[in-house]
Amino acid sequence: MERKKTEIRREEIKKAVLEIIATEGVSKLSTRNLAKKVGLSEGAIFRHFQSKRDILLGIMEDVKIDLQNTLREISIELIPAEERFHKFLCAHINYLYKHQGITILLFSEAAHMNDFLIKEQLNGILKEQKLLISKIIRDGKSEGAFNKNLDEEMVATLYSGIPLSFNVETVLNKNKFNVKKFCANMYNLLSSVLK
Amino acid sequence: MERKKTEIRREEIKKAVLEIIATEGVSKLSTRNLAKKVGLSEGAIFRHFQSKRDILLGIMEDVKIDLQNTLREISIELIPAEERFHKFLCAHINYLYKHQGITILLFSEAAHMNDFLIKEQLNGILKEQKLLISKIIRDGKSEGAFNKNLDEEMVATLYSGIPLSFNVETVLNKNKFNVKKFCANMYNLLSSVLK
DNA sequence: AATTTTTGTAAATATCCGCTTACAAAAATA
DNA sequence: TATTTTTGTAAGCGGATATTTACAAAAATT
Repeated sequence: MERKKTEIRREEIKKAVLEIIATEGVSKLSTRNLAKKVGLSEGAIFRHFQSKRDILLGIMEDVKIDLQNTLREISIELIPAEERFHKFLCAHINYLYKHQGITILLFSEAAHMNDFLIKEQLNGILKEQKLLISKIIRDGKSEGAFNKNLDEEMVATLYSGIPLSFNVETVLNKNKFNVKKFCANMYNLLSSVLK
Repeated sequence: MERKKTEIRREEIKKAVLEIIATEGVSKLSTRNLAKKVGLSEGAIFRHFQSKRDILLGIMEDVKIDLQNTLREISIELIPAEERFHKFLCAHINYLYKHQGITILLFSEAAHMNDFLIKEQLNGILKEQKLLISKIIRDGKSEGAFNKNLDEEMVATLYSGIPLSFNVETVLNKNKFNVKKFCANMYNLLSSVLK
């Protein structure tokens, strides 16, 4: 029997979680089915994670490291605010597209398990995204590129709906979505809000 | 023991579902807890609905009748497209605020049970909302109030994110949300997209 | 008043869930 | 090579779930 180190198995398990959600739906995300997907016994899953909840938290940590770092970096790049906004949006959408299942997992499980830490984590992620967008808007204002009367908070709220409806559409329509087009079109629309 | 007609019990049960979700979370939505909330035995629940899934479908039917009819009517009112857009948005947000738990239920359960009919119903609801918005945009264009170059489909997608992020915020922050302000501010923002 | 239908209960059902335990063997370390 | 640590399995645990069954009594109908 082939054996692998914990760190590798942990990655395999987290990957399998997203795969199951994207292809079979959240209801099939049991430790039994997860074990089958990874090719291990159920007990082995609990060798690498203390609990199912811990797997979820691990995935949230990944989002924090991968997506949030990317977005944070974009938000302080030395390019015009307009360009930054565009890049930010595309990076965001791209990540969600590549990691299908992650939004459903986060929201569905955050709603399902009535778990304080998980809700807090999700809330933290969303709040930071809104803060970063607000910052870009503020920069755009002082650059003279954006309308000075804009309510940054509101723009950020409007923005935050985009990834959500993007996800709903991809899930419900299993769309062969043209991600680039979606992102470009949405940016065009938004740029008229900003100016 | 007081006895009531099926139609009344059905309403009580559906109401209890939303109450549980809004106050205790989706995880507490078991037939046991539901029966307790209504003040019946578990068996009685199944006297009035064939299955738990059927309760969900019943609630979706209510949304179709209450929310969708309201929105449909607003979309054809004989007032300027701008006003219609505003009214549409506010009615939409208001309904979701008054029926807290409904969005979580619809999305969370649609994601959870990988159920074709439920997904189709939800998809139908969202698609119609987008169609109605598209129609209002088109009317606004021919009235000369909206920018003729607008991509109606994209505006509708952008729009559809608003109720979603509204819900996420109310759920995650248990906000003492000022619904009217939210709606007015969001409309102001959007009207700059439209013109 | 007698009968049928509807609405209720209590208890049991099979199934699935996350997780633990007892044990084996591979891999790393000494 | 001998020992310890890590990674695996098989089986089973208690508990929760949606749903069913057998039966009682209220309400409606005759």
